[in-house]
Amino acid sequence: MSPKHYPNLCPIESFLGHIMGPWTPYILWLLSNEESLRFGQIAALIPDISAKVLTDRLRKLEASGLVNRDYQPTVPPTVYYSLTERGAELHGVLQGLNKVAIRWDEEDRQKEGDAEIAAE
Amino acid sequence: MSPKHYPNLCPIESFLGHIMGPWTPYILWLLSNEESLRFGQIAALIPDISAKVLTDRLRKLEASGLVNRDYQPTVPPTVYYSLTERGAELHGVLQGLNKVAIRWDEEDRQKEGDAEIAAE
DNA sequence: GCAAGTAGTTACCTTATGGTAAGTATTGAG
DNA sequence: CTCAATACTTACCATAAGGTAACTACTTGC
Repeated sequence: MSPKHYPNLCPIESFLGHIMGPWTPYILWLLSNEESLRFGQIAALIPDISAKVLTDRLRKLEASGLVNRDYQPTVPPTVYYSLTERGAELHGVLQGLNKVAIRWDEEDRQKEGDAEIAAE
Repeated sequence: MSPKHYPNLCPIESFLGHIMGPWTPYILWLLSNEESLRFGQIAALIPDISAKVLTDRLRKLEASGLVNRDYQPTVPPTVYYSLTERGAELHGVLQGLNKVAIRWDEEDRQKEGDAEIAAE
């Protein structure tokens, strides 16, 4: 997934490069439902993520221009993350993905249900 | 990206799990523009991909139910790949991504152009 | 008997990624 | 003088992913 090997043949692909990777879409989803979230709040909402990976994801999203980082030098410091305008634009696209993903999930569950009934 | 660590909190994320990874969106894009393509044809359209990775991607797409594999035991054998119905449904979603990706690209190029002019 | 042509497979190596655990900075409270 | 709280860093390790190159199978044509 290094930039070197990641081909630019396809705009979709370079685009997905910014939002894919474990946890990233979920982070965007959480941020799209709140004005802003602090580092610790995001960490609490994603129990299995480590501070290292969460930091990495937020830095990459910031570098991609999708997320704002607002550092307040209080003691202890607080850092607020929020979506940029571009990040907010993603919401529509993500909802499209969500719709398809959920529909397919339901179809699959339906089929599993049918299979179980047939097996009885 | 192992299934163990890849969280299921987010439908979008499990959905993206099927289509992300280097080359995968581009393969889907190519297939969505043709009735079917042989292995060698896809390889020729993506010069930098290795046979190993292409095989891997096609197998995973097949396992996800997005791509059909049609093996013809001719000599030498020919294998036709095409989108399944579900794979074809992706086309709309991919176009949505494509639209945003291209728009942002253009906006960025515009900004770069402005910066160059300002620097003169 | 040997090369050609298709669609892979296999072995091996290198790099990238993610996980865990511990450490850092700051300062007010006890 | 030490702890607590927040938001990270850093060091180290294990696994996964990708790259390259060589090899396979099968039959036709020379």
